[in-house]
Amino acid sequence: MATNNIKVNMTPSHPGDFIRTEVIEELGLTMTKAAQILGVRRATLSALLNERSSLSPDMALRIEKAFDVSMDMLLRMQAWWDASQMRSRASEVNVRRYEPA
Amino acid sequence: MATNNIKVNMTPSHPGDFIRTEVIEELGLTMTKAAQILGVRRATLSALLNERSSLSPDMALRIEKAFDVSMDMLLRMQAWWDASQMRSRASEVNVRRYEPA
DNA sequence: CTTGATTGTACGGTAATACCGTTCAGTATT
DNA sequence: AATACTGAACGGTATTACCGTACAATCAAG
Repeated sequence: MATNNIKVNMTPSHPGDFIRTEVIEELGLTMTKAAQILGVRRATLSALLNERSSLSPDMALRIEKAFDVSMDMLLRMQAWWDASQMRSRASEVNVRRYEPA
Repeated sequence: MATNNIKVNMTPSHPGDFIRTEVIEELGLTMTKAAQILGVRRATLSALLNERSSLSPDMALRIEKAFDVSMDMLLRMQAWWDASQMRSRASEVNVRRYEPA
């Protein structure tokens, strides 16, 4: 029997979570060192890891260059997160389905 | 023999291209009408279709609601485009690969 | 206990960007 | 000729990812 492959209401995790646990912690780096390596301010990286900012294309490229993590994958994660966040506010956007006459 | 499945240097198209040709033109809509349906300014939609702006999560949701096109797919297209654009300016970002000592 | 490293977060400022409303100049199409 | 459509400009607003700096809290090692 195959493993359960049903996906219902899956909620993505913020890219910052992934970067913290699967990249920085996995390499045994402190946030301070990681920020130095990436060439950004410590506060900037902190905001990302604590989900107070989005993963920018610039930051994604830095992470790819420094830690060999696919920029495309990281940006897809961000896109998925954006979509999920948008869906939770979908009712605020008032657009009716178009039906050809 | 299978079809050629090799991907080398694939360059994504801007989401605006897709939306224009595969959504709006396919439905036989004018840009003016599409903008009305989406509830945005005509100039805003024009900028998107002519690649002078990015596809925002808000706009992606509007297109999904109006035209039943997956918001997630549209945002993945934008993410792919962003990555491609970033790669073409990769030399401007100065980050060295990290190697554990 | 004291020192040093690490972290979260705040302040003000800058640049980019996706919007808005409006307007004008082209280019169809009827 | 009249009408519809489009591209693009103008100025303005709000958001956001950065910067430099600073301060307080935590925690581990001497």
